This record gives sequence, structure tokens and C-alpha cells, in this order.
Amino acid sequence: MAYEENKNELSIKPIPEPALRRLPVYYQYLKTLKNQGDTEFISATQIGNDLNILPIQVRKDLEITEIIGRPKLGYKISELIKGIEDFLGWNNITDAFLVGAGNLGSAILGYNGFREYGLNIIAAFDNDEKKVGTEITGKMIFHIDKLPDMVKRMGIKIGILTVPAPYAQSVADIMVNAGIRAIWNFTHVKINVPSGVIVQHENLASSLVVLSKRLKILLQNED
Amino acid sequence: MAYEENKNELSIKPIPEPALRRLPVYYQYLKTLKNQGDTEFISATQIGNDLNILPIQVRKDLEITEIIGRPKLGYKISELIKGIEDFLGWNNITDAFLVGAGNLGSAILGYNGFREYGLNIIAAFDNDEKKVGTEITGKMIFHIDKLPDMVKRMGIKIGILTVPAPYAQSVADIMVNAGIRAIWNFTHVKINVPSGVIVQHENLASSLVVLSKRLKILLQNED
DNA sequence: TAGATTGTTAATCGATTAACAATC
DNA sequence: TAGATTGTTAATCGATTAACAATC
Repeated sequence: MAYEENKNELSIKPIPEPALRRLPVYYQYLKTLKNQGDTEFISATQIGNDLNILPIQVRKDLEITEIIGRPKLGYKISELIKGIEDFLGWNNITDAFLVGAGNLGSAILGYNGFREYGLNIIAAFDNDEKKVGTEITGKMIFHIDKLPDMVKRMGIKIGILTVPAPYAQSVADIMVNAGIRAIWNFTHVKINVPSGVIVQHENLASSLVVLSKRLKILLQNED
Repeated sequence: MAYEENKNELSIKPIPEPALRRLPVYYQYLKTLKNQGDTEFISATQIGNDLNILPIQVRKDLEITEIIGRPKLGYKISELIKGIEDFLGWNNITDAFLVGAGNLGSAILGYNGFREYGLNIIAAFDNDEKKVGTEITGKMIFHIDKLPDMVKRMGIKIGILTVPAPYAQSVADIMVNAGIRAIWNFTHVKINVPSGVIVQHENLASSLVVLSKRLKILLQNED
């Protein structure tokens, strides 16, 4: 019947972004639990306590991994970890390039933790001849002119943008023309890209505003 | 009458966090407009077009600054800028300390843009004797042992945490004991603080997950 | 067994979007 | 004046939270 069409297996249910953002938090927590190694199962109640999230929200969030728990026992830790990895596709690592090997760029290059989340930054680019040809924490720095060729040859889809603000748009243009489909933008400049290209803007000013408003309210309530 | 009590001037209406996060985006945009200097007024329609936000949402967001626009004309740019500054308290600058003068810490120290958003990082701390006593982009590096005294003497309320993950919790404890009330946490470790202290966790893994899911969906829809 | 915890269905809450009279 | 744009009130949408039977 027509009204049952959307019940079929292929219908893609949209994943709420807030839940998506919480998954890596659970993941890191579960990894720690597993390393401690003193329990095989964990309840949503316990996770919620430790992470300051309501248990019902924990259950809802974990539901999207399609891992099922057992009443009374909770969830099997190893299953949950595997479930999150599978859902987020962390088994097959995605390669990325970074452009702008300044302090922030170097910090990101040096932080190998993203590999755990399926992202491998394989090289960096800069226009500073002094940096070109050197390595930062094991990653080669190439001249920005080499980017288009290398993106095409290696089929790179993700670019990390850590250049000074005035260069942000022009470097983004180079990325897009080369075939980059997703830009992780760490500059505080809004960049324009054609449709079919994603920009994830890491907006520190927004976070700062939230922090200082919360602090202000906190301090106000004290006097 | 009792039922009118919550209508009084003093009742604090909660500010939706999503709207709060968008304010700095409008602010940066308006500053650029002002510098170009070719218009005195701007409509929500125009802002929405340029920023890819629905005009009605722009109006709702700007409403919280209590700046009123004029039908047909729009909002006066200079009033909006002032309105956002006032609402977010950017006139009186807040001082902050940063702990952990590695690459990421240095990047944040070197980025003077936060002063525009009311935050002034006045010094940094580290436990590396080689760094102590030196300056990074004009900011002195002190030994971490000096932190408690200086926090108390200067009445610092905000601490920025950019130490390696294993030190995150213990440094946070030092901050809290010293009197820090808000911690901007750039490590990927969840830290525990007593009530009355705020933690703003800058979770890059969450952003990365959103970016890669969106990219995956984009690429899937192409074949 | 009794009690804790699950998955599921329903209720609530808050943010986004729509509708529209007022107006420069 | 006519039309674009405002502020405000109402409708929609989606995420969070509550309720509860099923169950190890």
C-alpha cells in the first residue's frame, strides 16, 4: 500500500545534529571505560551520571547506532564502541590536506587524535618558502601551488583552512577549484563556496560569547 | 495583580543559545559593512541573503539587542553594532589567563581578535622552564606555580585550558582552587568542576563528525 | 522473585518559520 | 501613493523529556 512506502528499509531517517555531536563524547568515555576494563556492561543511567546527561537522552542517542541493550544489564561496552565506529564510518580513514602551517595549523597537524575519528591529515601547504620542504610533526609542508595537482591525484575531499584571515577566501577558492568538497574553516571569516561544497565553520567567537554570558549570569546571581 | 508579576522590568528573559551564537556572526558582517561605508541602513532581507539565514530569523535575533528598525528602511548599521556590543558587554573588557603555551596555546595567544569580543588574554602559564620568562606575541609566560597568587591578586575569572590531555584535570583543579570561575577547555578531555564553575568545552571531534557525515551524505546523493 | 533497566510511544518544551497588520 | 520592511502574534517543527509495559 502506498501509505507504507516510507516504511521500507531504504528510507533514510535524518540524524539530529545535537545527537550526532554527542556521539564522540560517548565514544571517548566508553574507550576510557574499556581501558579500565573492570566491567563488560554499562547502563544508560551510569553513563548519564558520569557525563551529566539525562539517562533517557543517552538511550535515545545510543539508539541511532542500532546497538540494543539488555534490560537490567545495560549495553555491552565493546558493542557500543564498535557501533559508534561503524555508524560514523571510522573504520575507513579519510585523508585530508591542511593549508596554513602557522601556530594553529601546526597545533592541528601535531594533534594525531583526529585519526581516531577517521581523519588522517597527510600533508600541509603554505606559501612561506622557509616552511616549504620542512616537516611538522612528521607531516611534509608543500608549496600551495602544488595543492591542485595533489588533490586531484590523490582524490582528497577534505581541506582544513588555517591561513590568516585575509587569505581565507582565495585559498578556499583554490581548494574548491582543485576538487575539495568539504572545508573545515578555522578562520573567523565567512567564506563563500558554490553549492555542492560544504563548509564547517569553527566559530570560536560564538563559543566565547556563550561562555561569557553564562559567567555573567552566574556572577550576577551571587550578589 | 499577582499574575502580572512576571511582566515587570526585572524579569530576565532567557536568551536562546543558538541566537546568542549567531550574534558575533552578525557583528563581524556589520563591521565589514560599516568599513565599506556605502550604506547607513541595512535590511534583515539583505543580511539574510548575504549570511544565508532566513530574514525572519535575522529579525528575531536582532530583537534581543532591543535595537528597533524602521519599516522600509531597515536597521541603522551603527546602532546595531553598538546594540550588540552593549548586549554582550564588550565595552568593558574581561581579562583572562591561558595555561599551556604549546602550539595551540600560542595560536590563541597570538590571535588578538578576541579583544574585539571583550576578552583580553593578559598572560600565559606553563610548567616548561625553557618557556617560563619568555614572551609569546607580547604575552609573558609564567610558571604554573605562580597562577594561584596572580589569579587572586588580579581577580581573574576566566581560564583558557590548552595543556596536553593528561594534565587537563589537574590544571583545571589548580584553576578552580585559585578562584577561576569559567574554564574554556580546548583539550579533548571532559573535566570535572564543582558547581559554581562553568566549563565551555571546545569539542573539535563533534565538529569533525558533523562535517564528515554531511560530506558522506553529499557524496552518496551524487551516484 | 523483585528491581533495575531497556525500547517505545506520548507529552512537553523551545526554536524556527509563517502570517499579517502597521508604517516609513 | 505603492511596495518593501518592520514588530508581533500564531503555527510548525524538531529535540528533549516523561511515562510505562516488557524483561533479564
